[in-house]
Amino acid sequence: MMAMNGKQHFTMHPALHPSSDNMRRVCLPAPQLQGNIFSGFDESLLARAEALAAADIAKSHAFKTDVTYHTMSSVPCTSSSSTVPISHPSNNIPSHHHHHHLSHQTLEGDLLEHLSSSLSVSGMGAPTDPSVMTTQAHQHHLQMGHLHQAMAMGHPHTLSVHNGMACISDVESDPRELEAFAERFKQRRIKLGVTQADVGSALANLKIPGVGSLSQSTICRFESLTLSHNNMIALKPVLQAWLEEAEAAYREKNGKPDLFNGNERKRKRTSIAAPEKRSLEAYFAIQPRPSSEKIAAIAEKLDLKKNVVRVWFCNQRQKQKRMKYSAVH
DNA sequence: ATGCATGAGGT
DNA sequence: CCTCATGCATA
Repeated sequence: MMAMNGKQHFTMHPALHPSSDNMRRVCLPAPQLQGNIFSGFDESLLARAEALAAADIAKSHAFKTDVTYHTMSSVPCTSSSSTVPISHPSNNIPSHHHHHHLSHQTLEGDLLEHLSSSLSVSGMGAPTDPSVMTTQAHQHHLQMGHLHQAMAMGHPHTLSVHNGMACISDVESDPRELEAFAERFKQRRIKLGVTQADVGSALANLKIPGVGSLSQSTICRFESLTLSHNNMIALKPVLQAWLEEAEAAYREKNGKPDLFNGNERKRKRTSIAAPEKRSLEAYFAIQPRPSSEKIAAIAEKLDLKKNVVRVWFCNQRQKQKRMKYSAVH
């Protein structure tokens, strides 16, 4: 039945995200870059981005893939009630002919303008480095989902007593601890013969106030540390609780938790073609938070819906903040 | 394992 | 419109 191992044989490991810069907004004042070379740096970046964008667009504009169907097609028959390893045999890429088109000029102008203004505004003292821009230290409210209350109650805390440090508000488990736990968790989970999806749904059986079930995605991300630091910290106690119960039950030879429902929903996922994606990445490197207008311009250039582009930037920003590469250890 | 999306809560 | 936590669909 549902006894898949959480470890798949897939050799997934793409080159990881494009712009892998670190963000350590936790405590330490990061070593800033020099303002001398940055102007040249910006220019090359810009040039590269636009070159990339231009090339990519030119290449892909012919068949323009706006696969943005947001439709919900109800599945007639109750789809797989158990975990079926569905395989997608063919996902073809449309043939591409190259085709030159005229490009709009506004975008380049805007980007240039942006850069210039950055320079003027920051003067020479505050280099606006495109890759390491940490200007958002005003996010103090942890607006966690339904989990915060549950853990706010009675939890021990792994606190670290480091007086002298100028850490803002890190009171609980440090990255190392989380990393260790995540790994332990995964290993023991596998030993129990439970999948990530199983854990997710079993969570609801714990009946912890404010804690419901989670998806396989989230469990997976927890194990791979691809969640935000806060998210990791919020989830840890819950998963720890589950692990303990599960192991206790295991010893007693109890069956695994129940509850499995058949879903019937199909929502299509937009797929942004590689060339467009590369363009977006190039733009992102220059301006991670484009204005509405710029987003619109980019969307038009790439022939994507504005919303798709906006969401893409949002997701990209979120990625940048994920644990794995941002921890200061 | 990850890409694109939704929704809640804040500006 | 953003950030964040999360999830469905899919590679």
